[in-house]
Amino acid sequence: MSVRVRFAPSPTGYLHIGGARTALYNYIFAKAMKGSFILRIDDTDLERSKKEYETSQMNDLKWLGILWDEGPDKPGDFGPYYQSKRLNIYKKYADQLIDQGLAYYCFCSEETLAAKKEVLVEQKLAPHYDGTCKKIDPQVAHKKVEGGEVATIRFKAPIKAYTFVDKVRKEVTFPAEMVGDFVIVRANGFPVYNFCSTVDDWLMKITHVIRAEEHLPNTLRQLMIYEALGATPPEFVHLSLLVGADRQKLSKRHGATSVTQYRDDSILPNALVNYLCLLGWSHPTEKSIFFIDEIIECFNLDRFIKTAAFFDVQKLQWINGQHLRMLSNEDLVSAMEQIVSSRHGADHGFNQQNLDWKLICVELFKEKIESFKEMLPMIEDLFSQDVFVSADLKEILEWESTPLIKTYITGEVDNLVNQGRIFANESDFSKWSSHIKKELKIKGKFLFKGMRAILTGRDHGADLKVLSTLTPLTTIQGRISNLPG
RNA sequence: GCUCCCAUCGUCUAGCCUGGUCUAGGACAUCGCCUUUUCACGGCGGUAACAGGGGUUCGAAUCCCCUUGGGAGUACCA
Repeated sequence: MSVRVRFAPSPTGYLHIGGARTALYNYIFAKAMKGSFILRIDDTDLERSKKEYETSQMNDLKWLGILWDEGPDKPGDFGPYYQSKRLNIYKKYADQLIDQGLAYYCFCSEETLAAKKEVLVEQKLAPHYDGTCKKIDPQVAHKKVEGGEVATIRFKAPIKAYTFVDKVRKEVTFPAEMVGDFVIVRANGFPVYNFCSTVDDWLMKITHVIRAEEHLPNTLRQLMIYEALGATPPEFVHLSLLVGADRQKLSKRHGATSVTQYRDDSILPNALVNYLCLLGWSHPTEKSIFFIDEIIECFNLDRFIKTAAFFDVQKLQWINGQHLRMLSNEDLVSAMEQIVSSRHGADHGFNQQNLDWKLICVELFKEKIESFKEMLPMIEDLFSQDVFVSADLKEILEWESTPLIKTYITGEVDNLVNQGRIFANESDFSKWSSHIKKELKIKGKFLFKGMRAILTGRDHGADLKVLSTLTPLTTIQGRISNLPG
């Protein structure tokens, strides 16, 4: 039997990094087993589901390279892939369970239920439904419903213990009477997660349910439903949780938790995938930088660990830096063109230069950064006449030698500008430094730091020789005039 | 409260199933050095962990029990 797995997000928010990780492992497992990865939209929560979120989640999955074989926009043999379009299916099986005496209509109002629960909680008893409506004759109940009375459908939870084998946690046993009769169809006719998800997983022939650990307790209810349906449950793989700094389940209050935010922050999809793979799962050879295809080749369900993992942005950044350095300069140029344009418009100085200039520029800066975003200020700086008077810069400017360099460079730069030159080239730079060395007798740090201070108005930065040839001469003139003293 | 799950450096983890090779390995972060006449990258090195207590055993990070701590669930959310 070929492997079929699914990712079933509910469109009630943007794609969460925890969700992305779950989707990723499902995808990788499907590919590793040459099976199918199915995307199903679990949109049975009418109030909270939004089309906007659905679209956004699908886009983020695609951006990460997590592509589905069957899904809302990719018909397969088991559609439709929206739960909201499968209502008749759930109705059929709910009715079947009622006919078989495995479920019953419940006419209790939410207020009644809340009151009953309160009493039980006060008595420190498990707040299970008391079974009032279970006693109603099915014929009578049926008539009431036909007569228009509002009812939910409750599942008769068998009183016995359930044991199943989780791929990560091994054998897990839920004792008898852990849950009471639970609702499977709401009063508004919409089914509840545990019911429709089980029906769908069964009908869609899902072989492995890979999901977050928070669903572990749900497995009990689902096991009961599989049993009632006469279906064989799939294999379960409960992934450890992603937690924040306080070790609690990662949520919005922990800061950036949606894929979209990292995407906007110019994190590379390959880097995010790489990092996500390493949270709760480890590479057989402890490799830490890789691409998704390499994981598909060596993926193994046995390498999950049970402990919750903290999402460490610092490590993500480092991984991003590693992936960034594997990019070609051409890739970097087009990425930076986009970023610069979206920030400053297409006519920014960077975008006006030729390709050679741009290639040299990204080559110069790429070693210094971990994400595209960090290159933006460096590029902006190239065209900025502002100077940064740090304590170090101040000291450099106070050296006896520096004013000599300033006078000389000023003359040289003015000269080139008068000749109509836009940039200096490397031989200009060589000429300047050898002049300062030989004629002005300035050497060592006085030479290089002094030149940097005058040419850039900064005490540190990228390789000066290259940097000088990338900076417009007029910018250099501006900086010199902005220098104090 | 009840049920379930979890417990190795600050963080992510290897090792655990199939006890000895673990004076516990790697990576991020951090610190130091080298490289770079700056910064970064890179290289080298340092600091840093088996939650506690009982067993079992010749021997336990590894197996068992208890304690403690943490987490999740306990919905007509998913």
